[in-house]
Amino acid sequence: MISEEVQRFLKALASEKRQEIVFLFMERQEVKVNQVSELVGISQSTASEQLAILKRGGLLSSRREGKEVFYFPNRNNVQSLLQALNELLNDCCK
Amino acid sequence: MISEEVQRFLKALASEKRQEIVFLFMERQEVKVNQVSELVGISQSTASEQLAILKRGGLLSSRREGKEVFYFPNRNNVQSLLQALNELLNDCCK
DNA sequence: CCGTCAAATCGTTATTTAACGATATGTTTT
DNA sequence: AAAACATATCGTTAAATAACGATTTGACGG
Repeated sequence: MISEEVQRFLKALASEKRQEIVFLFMERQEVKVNQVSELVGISQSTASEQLAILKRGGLLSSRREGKEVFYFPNRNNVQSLLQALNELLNDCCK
Repeated sequence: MISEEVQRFLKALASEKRQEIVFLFMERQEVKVNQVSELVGISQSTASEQLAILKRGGLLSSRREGKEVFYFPNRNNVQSLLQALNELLNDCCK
């Protein structure tokens, strides 16, 4: 009915904690897992898990640098997911 | 952090059953609660509840006609919610 | 004003999701 | 190859969401 990709995108966006994480990128262009944990006030493991969900949802990418992993917005993908969502809703709701 | 409206919109869209409901409007312009119940394969009460969530999420409107209630897409609102979402993500992720 | 029918709300149970601490993996430094 | 550190994964518990049947509300027709 709706692609797995867009599905995961929507689910990723539906949580307030994850939105909070996403909005960290208004002020910085990348963050380490530990930073997210501190800035958002969740444990290291939870931060890692929520970042993984955002990544699978196509919102973020990551790169490893030594023992640290930096997450950053997957801008092109967000663009195209939004486009896809727009088109889906076009067909039924606008 | 993010408006209640957009919040409810995102949560409304995050469920597969509700997506199924939304996509009913590709083929028809309005549906009664009972129809949703039959077409999607859920009980009357569940249909009513899910439609209410979609309505609170700004995706649908309804009108009563006698004892029946018709739900239909709130097209203008969907338009502007998508716009809002676009702008939000603009500021952090694209 | 009753009966009937559609939809909404309620109370409960089951499923899903979130969060945590503990443990494992992977990378660098010694 | 062991220590040290960051992140990921696991196993569990708590919280949120979905679904149902039963009941209530609201609208119409007798």
